[in-house]
Amino acid sequence: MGLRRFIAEAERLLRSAGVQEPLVQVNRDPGFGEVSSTAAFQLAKSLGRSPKLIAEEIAARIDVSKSDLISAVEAINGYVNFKANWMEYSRVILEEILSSGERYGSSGAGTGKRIIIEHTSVNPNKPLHVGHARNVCIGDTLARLYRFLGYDVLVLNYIDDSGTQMADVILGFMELGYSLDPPAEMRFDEYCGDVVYVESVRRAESDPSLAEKRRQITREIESGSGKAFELNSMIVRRVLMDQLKTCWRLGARYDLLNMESDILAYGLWDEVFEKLRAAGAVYFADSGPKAGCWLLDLSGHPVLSKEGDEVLIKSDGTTTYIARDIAYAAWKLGASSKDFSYEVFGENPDGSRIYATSMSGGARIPISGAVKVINVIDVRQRRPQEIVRYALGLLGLDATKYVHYGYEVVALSRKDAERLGYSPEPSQKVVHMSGRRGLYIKVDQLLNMLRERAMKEVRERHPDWSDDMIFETGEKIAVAALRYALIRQDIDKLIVIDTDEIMRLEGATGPYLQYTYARALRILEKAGSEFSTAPPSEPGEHEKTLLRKMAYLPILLDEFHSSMLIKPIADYAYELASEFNIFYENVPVLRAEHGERAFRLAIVKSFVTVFSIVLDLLGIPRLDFM
RNA sequence: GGGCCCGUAGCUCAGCAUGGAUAGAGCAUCGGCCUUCUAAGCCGGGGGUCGGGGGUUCAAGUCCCCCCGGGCCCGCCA
Repeated sequence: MGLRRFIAEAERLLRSAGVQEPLVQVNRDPGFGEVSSTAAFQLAKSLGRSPKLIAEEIAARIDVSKSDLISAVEAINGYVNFKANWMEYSRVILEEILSSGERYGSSGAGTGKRIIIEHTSVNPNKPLHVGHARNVCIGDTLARLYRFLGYDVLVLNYIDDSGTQMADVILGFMELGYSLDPPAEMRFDEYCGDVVYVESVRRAESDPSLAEKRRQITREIESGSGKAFELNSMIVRRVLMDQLKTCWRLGARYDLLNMESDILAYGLWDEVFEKLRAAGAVYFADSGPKAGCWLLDLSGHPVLSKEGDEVLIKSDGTTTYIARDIAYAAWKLGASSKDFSYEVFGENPDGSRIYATSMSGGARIPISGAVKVINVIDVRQRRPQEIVRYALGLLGLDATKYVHYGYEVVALSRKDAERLGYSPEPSQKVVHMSGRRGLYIKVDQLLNMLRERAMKEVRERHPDWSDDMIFETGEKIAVAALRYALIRQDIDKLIVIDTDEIMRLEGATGPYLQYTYARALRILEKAGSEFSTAPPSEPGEHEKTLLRKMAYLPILLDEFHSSMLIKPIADYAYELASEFNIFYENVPVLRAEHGERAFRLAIVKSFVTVFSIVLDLLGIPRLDFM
């Protein structure tokens, strides 16, 4: 391991010089060497002497003559800096990359362990909007990363097929005369969400008789039989299939679709409720405003206790959403004696099967032994998710395994909201999307806009390309642009979608990454097979910078393993691409002399290896030509 | 009222978890570079009280406290 070996060697040298805590860090500014130790600052305190002198003493005691990677140790201002023997270090870096190939950077830390990731979970009554896309892209990227680390990753998509939002759509079909066939050129999910749902909500707001009909429909859906139930099942299936098309377009894949109606029917809740009672975690309210309800006792929670206990069973005997979520969460942790049976729902683009819960299906997919259960849900659900987590603890389960991966929502810029026909208040800087009001930008709509824009660029550059090739390239550029835009932002920051900004194809964007990849391929394509990991002479600065960046991937993935943050991976992808472009512009490869040429070709080949891995982890489609 | 999150260049944001050497990108702007591996690129210029104030420390954008501004959450909805 290149960088890891370098760090280990620096630590070994420091220990040999009598430093017990080496405190080695990778330098941001390599002018101070590859790595540095701040041990002298720490020692200065206990020894009562100047860090500068201590560092000099440490450096003087280190003998680098036996080290093959480290060429010099220097003490500057209290730091002990380690410089690389680049003749050897560059060879080690390149050989590690080329011998590891597509596994480079994976520690295999997850081998034999299962992680459950649930994402998307969009109500099956409407098309996905850009806010949902953030969820999908975050969840899918997490799944890709954990899979790369060796985990057995199971991707779940929770389908709430029985709430009021479904009744709204059914009301439209049963009472407002909407045909089940969408107008030409309109997908079924768009028809349900853009037309039927919005209109139905609007009408029910002003017409109490419609609101009453909707309540009847809700009850009938939940009863498990009848016309509304049958209609609902069919609509859920059709909308879900369309939603999945959008998700697949974004590059996501799924293993299990868990239907809320089945979760209810399987009776997970009854078992969990008994356990909560046995644990003394719930109680029945005899009087007060919550009389007749069963409540979760939150008095032991440091923060939630201030807001009162949580209703789990309403006075009419039905469960609240949070009760069902607690039962479902317990199931994910493998704490339920019950398990679903599944039937094949469809197939992911990669050929793997997607299963859906089913009362009659024959497939059994046991959920057990997950070391972590990740739930990608926006920050507005932070409180309810914390309640779920707390309840898991009360059930005696290991709640630390249950992770609410919260992310901030996506909102519209004033300009885009106005384009959609909304008039923002003067004080409104951003406008939140709303499915009920039809105020949103659909994922497919945005991807289509991006594709048109990209196709125009492709056509200008490649007038000889076929229409199919232009279309396919445009599509991949569109996906790259959107995925990267949604992932490079930190999860706790609101994204204000500005379609003009997102249409940009230059700078720190997905298309920039794709372009860099295609450029690198051209060099390899024109080269022969001769390459050498041994530099003929001390590598130049541009070569070193690129090598350093490539050497960092294993450390980066270790950091992901503990931080779970995907943004640093997105940043790394841009930095790596940027370093390659600088190398590309400044360092000739094909035109170089024999030894240089072979060494630089090894660098380019290694870059393509590393960059392919990173693009795949982010779900950025690779393009051989652009 | 209680809780959580955000505040760094004109704009969008990194850096904060594990404090370390002159605070980094992208966009925008100004100026360069295509007979040479794809210019969706590269090079350079200008642009900063890191929201404000205290504190801890050899060292604070990073840790602690207070304040200010903005967002979100607190339903017998989901």
